[in-house]
Amino acid sequence: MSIPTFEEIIEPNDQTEARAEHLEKLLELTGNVYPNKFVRTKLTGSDDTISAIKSYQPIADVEARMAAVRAGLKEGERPPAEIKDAINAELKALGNVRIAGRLTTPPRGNFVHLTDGMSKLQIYAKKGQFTLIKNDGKDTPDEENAWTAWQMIDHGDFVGVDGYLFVTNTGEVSVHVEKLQFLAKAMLPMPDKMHGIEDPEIKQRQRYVDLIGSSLQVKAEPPASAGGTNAAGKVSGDDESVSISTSLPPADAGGSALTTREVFERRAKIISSMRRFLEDHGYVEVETPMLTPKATGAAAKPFETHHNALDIKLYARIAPELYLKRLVVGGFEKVYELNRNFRNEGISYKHNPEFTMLEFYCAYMDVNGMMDFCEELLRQSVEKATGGLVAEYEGNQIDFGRFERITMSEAVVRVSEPGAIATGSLPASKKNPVATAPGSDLLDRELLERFESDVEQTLIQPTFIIDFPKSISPLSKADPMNPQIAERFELFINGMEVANGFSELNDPKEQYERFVDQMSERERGDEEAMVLDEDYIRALSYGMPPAAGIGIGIDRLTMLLTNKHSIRDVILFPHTRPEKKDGEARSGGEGESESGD
RNA sequence: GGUCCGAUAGCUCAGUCGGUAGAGCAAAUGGCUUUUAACCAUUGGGUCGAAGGUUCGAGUCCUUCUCGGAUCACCA
Repeated sequence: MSIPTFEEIIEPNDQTEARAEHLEKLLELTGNVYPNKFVRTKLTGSDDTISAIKSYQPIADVEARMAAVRAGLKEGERPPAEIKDAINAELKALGNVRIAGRLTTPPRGNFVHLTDGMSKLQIYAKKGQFTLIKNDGKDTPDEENAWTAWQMIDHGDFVGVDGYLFVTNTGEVSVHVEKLQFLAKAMLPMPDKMHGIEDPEIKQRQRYVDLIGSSLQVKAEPPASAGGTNAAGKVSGDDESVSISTSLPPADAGGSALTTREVFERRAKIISSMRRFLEDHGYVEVETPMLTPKATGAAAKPFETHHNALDIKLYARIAPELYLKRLVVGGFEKVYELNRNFRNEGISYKHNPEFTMLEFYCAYMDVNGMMDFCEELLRQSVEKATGGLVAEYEGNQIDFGRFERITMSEAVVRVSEPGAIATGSLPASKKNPVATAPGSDLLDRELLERFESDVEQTLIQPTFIIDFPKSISPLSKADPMNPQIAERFELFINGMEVANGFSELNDPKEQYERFVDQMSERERGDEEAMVLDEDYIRALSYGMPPAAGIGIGIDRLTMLLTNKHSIRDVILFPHTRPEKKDGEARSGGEGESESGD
């Protein structure tokens, strides 16, 4: 395979040629368009990102005052000069700012906006009133060529400016440029400023362009008051104990869809809020192997690989479950891992080959305690991420303030025609005392199938399905009142399984027998039946306290909280087929087809 | 893997009954220079996903293929 040329990679066109010409000219003027650093000021007391400056209180105040002044003006009328002059004097007294960012607008004219990826700040350059800072290592100022250089700016370039703050006739606080420095050139054209990138393939393969498009996109600024995302980053941990009431508007109510950037900001908030919550409750974060000699702890097909030095087969883990419980054996009473799992199965709107799962265990707790804790965890996380407890998802209002708990058999009966199911064929439960409990695998599987085909998609509001058949729950403890029922739940929201938890089986002998059953299922052709893990049996034999555990699908939860229909919209770089040019053969997999499996 | 939908300028999209390839944004040139999706004028930009077929003539109709999306089956 030949190495592609630079030109083959960037695919020149009239637009890249124009940029290349500008680059050449700028190299003459500045010596270099890729300097090593740019020091921003400390106006706001922290690193002066554009977001930090935009939310800096004195500046926000000025914009509010100008908005009030302009509200009293007629269409097209300019604000009185004396008010503007007074405000501008105040702004100038704050001192010069040094900011850096990417041009969000084409450069024609004196005004452009710079973005730090989140917020925008306008800069204003007037011929003869600023100098060009050469990137010669000495930051030599050049007055003569400053305007020429300004005209070489392209949409998407990174520049740094030094200047004073002022307010325009339209009330926008802007930076009057006094020094201009080029920080990086954009050789490729920017995405459409109104639409961003919409082609799902480019969005996913080239997430960087999608994110650029998202930051360039013109979007109504949230009201300057509180309520919007707190870009200042001054999360004070304490004021959050004043609980946000459920009377807040539902997340994103009536608002436009989140930009790509906002989706991933929100994902980060979900994850960090969960970490904080668990740590506040005494949980310890651990990391267990991603490459494992046995793929077990869940029912799924693994990815296989090979370790050369050891000459052994390894599997990308399908779940950290058995490792985490080994740690409970070892004395970690509360332990969690928030990381990736890998399953070599289909891809769909809710399945990606690698997905993020939060898994945690708590000693001395049972399945009911775990459901309570899970509710609390989700509630606080939803509030932190969206500002409310009600998330709008594809037209449904999902209320995280209320979780229902119903048994699997009850759920099946509910959606079935009266009399269609003889209650005797369903496992009994506390809530279903009339049912007898045959508990044979066949009936259990039938129940599960009916549940999956008829019930799952009807579970829109958060619902814990409880009382799973034991035969399909090889790692769960049985209900002490009913040996055919496992103390296990799955949480469903909008028809998707979001969490799965149970009272952990800690009797080594029984666990061994359950594995043996699974192995015989495997021999009968069930590829996903669980694999016996001898070392895990040995670990349990040292004694594991009673414990409950849970796995929460972070990607799916993020879908729900960002109103995204596809899991690929909440994963930065989801799996895609290898990129392929027209006419090329499918990249050489012939020799290693999967026909063997 | 099955079914359905899609691929046209750098981006977002029109393209009627088969008859010269279009718009907005982006780009270039000039003007303007406190604009708010800046504006005005001019210009350049296309292997219409690929290959084949029907036809005097194909972006448009047919076949095959590639890629993508939705959906069903499997799966969290």
